[in-house]
Amino acid sequence: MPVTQNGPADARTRILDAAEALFATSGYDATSTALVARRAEVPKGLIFHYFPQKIELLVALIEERVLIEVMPEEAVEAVPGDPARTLSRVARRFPLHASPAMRRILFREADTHTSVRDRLGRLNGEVFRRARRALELALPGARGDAARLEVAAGTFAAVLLYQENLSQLTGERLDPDAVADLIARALG
Amino acid sequence: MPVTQNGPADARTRILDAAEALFATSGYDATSTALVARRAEVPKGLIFHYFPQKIELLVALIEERVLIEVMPEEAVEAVPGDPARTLSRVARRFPLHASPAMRRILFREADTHTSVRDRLGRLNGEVFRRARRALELALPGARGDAARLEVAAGTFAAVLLYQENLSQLTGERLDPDAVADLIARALG
Amino acid sequence: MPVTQNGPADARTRILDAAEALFATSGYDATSTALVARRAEVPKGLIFHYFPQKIELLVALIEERVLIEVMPEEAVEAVPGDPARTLSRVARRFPLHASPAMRRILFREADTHTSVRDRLGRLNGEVFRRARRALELALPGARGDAARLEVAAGTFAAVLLYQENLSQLTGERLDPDAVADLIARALG
Amino acid sequence: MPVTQNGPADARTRILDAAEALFATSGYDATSTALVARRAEVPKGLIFHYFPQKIELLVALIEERVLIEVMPEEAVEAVPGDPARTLSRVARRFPLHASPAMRRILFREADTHTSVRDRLGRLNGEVFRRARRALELALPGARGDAARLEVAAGTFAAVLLYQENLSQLTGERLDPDAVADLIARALG
DNA sequence: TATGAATGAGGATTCATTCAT
DNA sequence: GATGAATGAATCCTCATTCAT
Repeated sequence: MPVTQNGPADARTRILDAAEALFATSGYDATSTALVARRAEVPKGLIFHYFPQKIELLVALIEERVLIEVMPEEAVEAVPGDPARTLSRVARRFPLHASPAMRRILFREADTHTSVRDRLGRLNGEVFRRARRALELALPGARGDAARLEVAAGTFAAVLLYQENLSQLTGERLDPDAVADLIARALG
Repeated sequence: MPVTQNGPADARTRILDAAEALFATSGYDATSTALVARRAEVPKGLIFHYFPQKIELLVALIEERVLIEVMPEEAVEAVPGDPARTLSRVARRFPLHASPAMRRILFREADTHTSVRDRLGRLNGEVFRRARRALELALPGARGDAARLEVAAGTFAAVLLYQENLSQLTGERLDPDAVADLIARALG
Repeated sequence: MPVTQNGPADARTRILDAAEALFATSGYDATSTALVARRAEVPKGLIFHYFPQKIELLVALIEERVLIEVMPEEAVEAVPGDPARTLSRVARRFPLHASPAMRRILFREADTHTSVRDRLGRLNGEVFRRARRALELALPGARGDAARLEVAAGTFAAVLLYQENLSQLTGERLDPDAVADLIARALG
Repeated sequence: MPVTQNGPADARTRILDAAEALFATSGYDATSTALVARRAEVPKGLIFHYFPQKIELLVALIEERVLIEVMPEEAVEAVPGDPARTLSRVARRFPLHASPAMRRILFREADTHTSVRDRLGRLNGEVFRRARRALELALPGARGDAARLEVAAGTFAAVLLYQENLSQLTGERLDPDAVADLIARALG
């Protein structure tokens, strides 16, 4: 993993940039390494210098460009007594740091590549965990039993995770804040 | 379009069966027509007799094996005053008739193939429409303004649509009835 | 060779019509029997009923639709003392009866199919023989020795045979009457 | 465009050599790229490294191996007062530099491939132009009006262009010098 | 005669990968 | 590191031909 940062962008970076764009548009299988090379403006052979197998391109992208922030349990913040604003905060601090292209890759290739699915699973787990923890902090005591809170966290996580896919399907957006508000009412 | 249903399934059906299974497992791009032929136990050439282009296999699968029931507005039923049971009904009458394999294909290939995305979009639209209409019927009058109802319907549709994908990621199930109950509380 | 002439055009005729048009446009090799069938509006199998091998389509076309009139030596007419009008007559009574499409096929496929080349060779021979005989009749006696007459006949035959190909290349026409006049002057 | 001329001929040259021989014998359509590879003793894939589409093999052959010398108007030479020897010279300085195999390809594929037809048309134009110019120089002044000269040039060009095709048909040769002599008499 | 499903060899082309330089 | 020619298996697809009905 050389981290030299010379010139306008070193070859390895250009290769990953190209792969990211192409995998996002056409999918991993439908993208040839030759096309990646052309787009990256590097000779075909060089790709295999950095990534001896094509699949390593995908793995490297996922590992280096899909960052999932793991927040320790105790760092999760909440607005006590206000589950709506609490969930809104969770939405705003979404633990996924990735370009729109990488998000598409993440969701698309998760279906067939285990390493990608693991990443996406971890993301989902993190979102779910944060939502639940935040709700526990916002609503201490008896109000809302544990099971309902679990369902609320799961629902919110599902919406956060898939809202982008949804809006690609229909064009309509599902506003996370509005969903936060809805769920808060259910727990209130 | 032969519809004969003789003996051990005619060739065209066997081809579609094979394609369905393989596309679901490995994805459309990663599945070769030769493999489909082998699995269907037909000669390679016959595939192109029925489906002159590989993509037509996918299109035929989607068109013939992903049925989306369109329910007329007036046929949507509700349990007046009980949004929870109303949404549960919506969940139970999910308008998608498709095998688990076809569901995977539907979600996976939607990302790159327009015709598939259209189908999935239509499904989402139908679920959303039903949920909203059912809620309107369950909660007539002033209770719950229109905007909130819209959000509720959208959230429920998102959960129904993506619960399968979610449970593949984490193993945990998000029970639609529990989500129905949650949303009902928010509107109650 | 069934000669039944029922309906608007029997199947065999329609097949040959289609083959003629397609072979002329794209060449024999580049034309599939399936395309011939589609254009003839007959089922694929029927072609092989009439023409068990694809090549027989070409052979039948040449045999049935490229008619070369063989004129007996004594029937060749001339305008005594006027070789120009004599050659013009030869040009007008060109012994090839074939559609423009068939002419293209004749010239194109002669290069690779012996039976077609034979036909074209026979045509050339006939034209040459007629030109020579006509010139002999037009110029009896000593004027113009035999060798020169031979060359004149050959030149005229070449022009008649290839004028179509020439005009396809450049758009310009080489008027046979003018060439007849030219050659007549040489012999005069 | 590697021009290295090392050892036993580089791969690209061997591929073109093989294609030339095979296209000439069987025609472009009837020659498979696999056969070209076998004859060139290169792996199948290498053909597509140099010529991404099969048609580019034909185009490259025409462009690189069919050279048509364009002679400037003022360079055309004539023997003043002797059109026969003048035309003989034109025949001897035929502007086509190509192997017999390439000549066959040129004539055969002109019928279906525009780029080839263009080349052949250019050749014909050049021959015609030279013949006309040479005759103008050989016969200055009033003798022979322009129209007749045009016909003479056209006739001579036709004979030069198609004499090879003719002799393949009948075995008999049409001697260009004899035709030159004939035409000269017509103009004399 | 007519029909179109069936067959499998062969076609052009793509592709990940290797390797000598 | 860099380069692009080389490799050959695999891919999608075409095709002449057969054959049961």
